[in-house]
Amino acid sequence: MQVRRLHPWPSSVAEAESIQDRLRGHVELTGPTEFALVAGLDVHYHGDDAVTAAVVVLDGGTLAPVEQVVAEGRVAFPYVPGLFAFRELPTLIDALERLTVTPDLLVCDGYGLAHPRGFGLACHLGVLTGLPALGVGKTPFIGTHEPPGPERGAWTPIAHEGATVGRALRTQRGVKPVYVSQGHRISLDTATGQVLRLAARFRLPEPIRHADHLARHPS
DNA sequence: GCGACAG
DNA sequence: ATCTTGTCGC
Repeated sequence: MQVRRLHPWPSSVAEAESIQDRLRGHVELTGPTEFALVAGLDVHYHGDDAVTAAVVVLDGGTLAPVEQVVAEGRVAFPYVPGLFAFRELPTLIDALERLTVTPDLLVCDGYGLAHPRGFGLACHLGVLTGLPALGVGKTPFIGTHEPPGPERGAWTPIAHEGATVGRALRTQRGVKPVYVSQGHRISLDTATGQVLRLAARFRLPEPIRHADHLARHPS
């Protein structure tokens, strides 16, 4: 599939932040509610600055694997909270461009709207591809929230500066919640429903687990 | 003001 | 992210 280059690569924190501030205006918060093909994305770090990006496409109904690709690259930016996306974006884009099918939903490892400037990795990937995208975080980042109830499916809103930017979602009984936020072309209800459905067996959604495994053990 | 801060 | 043992639960 094709990915759009909507901006030059930033060479400073200020440039990176201004790119986020500009692209934020392109995010759409409504979209489809069903997805024929869902893709999970993840990056594995090794050595000083080497990264392996993996994208795994699953059948949206059966969750059977349809296609998987990996790309090797280098960390493209220093780690700065809020600018995390710039580290792995180039390698993730390389991997996406090797896909022979176009997914209908990107399930990203990180945040979307629940981000200091409202433009996390999931928003960035969504806008560059034009595809619906959502973010799944494993630890709280911004905003405040109450712990959700212990049962699978329980959730509480994540509030930040007077707005709801995501949800803490319990995907398995008695297991730490995950943090769901919108990336692009998806509602918060749909994002929550998809993550819950894709995480029927484990804490993390199946596409992210597959991508994580592939990035660690490239075939 | 200072520290903490997705992966 | 990654460096790492043992322990608990399914």
